[in-house]
Amino acid sequence: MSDLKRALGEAVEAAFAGLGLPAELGRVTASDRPDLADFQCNGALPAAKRAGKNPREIATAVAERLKDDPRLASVEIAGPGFINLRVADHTLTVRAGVIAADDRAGAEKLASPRRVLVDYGGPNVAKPMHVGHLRASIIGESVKRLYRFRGDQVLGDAHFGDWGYQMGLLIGAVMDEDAEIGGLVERLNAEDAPLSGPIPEPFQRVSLEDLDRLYPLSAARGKDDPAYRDRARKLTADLQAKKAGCYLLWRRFREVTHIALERDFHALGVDFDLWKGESDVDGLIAPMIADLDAKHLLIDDQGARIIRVARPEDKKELPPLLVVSSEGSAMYGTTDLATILDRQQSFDPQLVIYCVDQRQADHFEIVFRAAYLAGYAKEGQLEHIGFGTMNGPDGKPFKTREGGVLKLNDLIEMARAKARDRLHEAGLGEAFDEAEFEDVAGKVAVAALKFADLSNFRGTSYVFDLDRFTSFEGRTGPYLLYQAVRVKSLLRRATEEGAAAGPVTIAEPAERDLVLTLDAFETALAEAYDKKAPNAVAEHAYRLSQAFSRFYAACPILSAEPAVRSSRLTLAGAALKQLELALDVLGIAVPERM
RNA sequence: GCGCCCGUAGCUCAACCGGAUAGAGCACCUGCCUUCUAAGCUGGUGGUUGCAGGUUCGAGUCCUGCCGGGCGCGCCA
Repeated sequence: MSDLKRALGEAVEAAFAGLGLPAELGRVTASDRPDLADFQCNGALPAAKRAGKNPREIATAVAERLKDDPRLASVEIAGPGFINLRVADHTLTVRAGVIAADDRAGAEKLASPRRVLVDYGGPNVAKPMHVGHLRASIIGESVKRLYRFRGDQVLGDAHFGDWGYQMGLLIGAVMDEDAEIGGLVERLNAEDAPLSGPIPEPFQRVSLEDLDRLYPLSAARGKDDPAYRDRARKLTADLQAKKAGCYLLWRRFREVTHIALERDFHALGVDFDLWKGESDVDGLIAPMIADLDAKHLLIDDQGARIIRVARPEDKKELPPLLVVSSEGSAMYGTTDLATILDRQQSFDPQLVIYCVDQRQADHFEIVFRAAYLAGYAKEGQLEHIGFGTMNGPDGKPFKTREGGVLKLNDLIEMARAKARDRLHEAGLGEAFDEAEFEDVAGKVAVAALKFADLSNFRGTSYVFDLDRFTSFEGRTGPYLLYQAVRVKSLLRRATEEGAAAGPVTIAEPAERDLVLTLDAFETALAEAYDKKAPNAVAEHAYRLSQAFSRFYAACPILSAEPAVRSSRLTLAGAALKQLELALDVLGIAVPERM
């Protein structure tokens, strides 16, 4: 059984078609006027426009064909020609039963699943993640889960930044600081030592803190000290040539970075299927350049080799893709292009979604066009979904009080601390042992951060306000957790009292609204999927919580007579299941109690 | 200079191909706990959707111009 919107839509479409009108005009949507109807169809208006007829006449003719549908309690014409549908209670009863019995709580599966790769997160070796990575991680994770939940075969790839100039800078900086490491790098480089063995002990002294400290210093020096910069470039080239000293030290960089990244991502409930990085496509670059050359796409320009991607219809002049720099090195567009090739060869995705800051829109347009020209992907298979920035109270990209970049780990810790305070304020979790309390605080913190982010459309920027996000009142992550936990508590009590769920009967308006809201899950998922916009799911989760909360306030459950109690327990169970599924799509985990 | 995005209630944000009375939350006012977690629920105040035109039976939504803000525009990623 499909959702009511679609089922009724098919009936109305048939009615339109029966009148010789285009079926697609029969599209049904949730009513804008719940006081008048449950669902509505506006198709009579455009139909009348095309046919030069009175819309109310057409609406009446459509209504005539629908009036005997047993699923409908009423069909009415209103205003200029809106067709208002009210669903029979019996239909809602049946639909509620189906949702309650369904593991997916009423969500459909895609008729034709695709292979989809989501590229998100974008962490860099040796550069700690900061708030800028927060949105990429949160949105990308949700898009990945959404696509997977609807039935696509999905891989999430972190696409590590681990093969560029910053690696050479750091190798040099570490060598300068620690003479023993410096000597060892040079000796190993000369020795042609094995690359895959254990990392030499002196290299293991290098910590993430060292890299954090050295990176900004060396990056700054590289800018105005040509000799220093040239040496870093040389070391980058040595690394890319896999000289053992550089390579083994680089492996240590990757190792310490990876540990920290996994900690941060884990704390956020973000998981990758692939931890591929720029270095993984290194071997593909030379043959790719040969291939591009053979296809006559490369043009020599100012000492560099480029691919021109501008099109006559472009409104603005798009720069070319820089494939080989004038110094002979690969640029980030080069590795991005090679990555497209790599993915085509390994997974052959039908769609690749790049979840990266909106500011990179031009870059991706250029890379995508180059990939299409080279035949590494089909037009439209590559899609960049950009997002806005997370801003501070001043409306500018978020900074710490000192004006620096806030590390992601520190941000998560701030949110946790705030969550602990809120729990204490409310006198919650006092009976919990330390481990459970921390678990709940962590989940509240993540729910606060993620819901605040995902409830906005990804394309717009938003203002970061931790006090507001962690509030337990209103439209927040913690509110949603609270609602879910409240149902869990209720169901536990029901079990203790031996009360079982049973067939649904709809009597109260709050019950009716709850079932209609449950039915809207599929619509929300489909919209989020099509627009790559998780905020539609966030919106649904919030509406569902509200609908449940109204139901909970208006309809006593455990104290009701047995048949009513059974029905309401079924509704409560269905609401919980759907809420948890929706939150899971958002990447938000629910504790057992709080 | 060229291009992209944004401008909606005091604040933070929604708005399903162009449809009815532009919705939530916060804040403010108002009720509801001897009853399932009141972190909740009920009712209310609050709008010239930046401005000016245009298309349309109908515009927050589409088109043009302007004002204001953000971002991008070849060897960093």
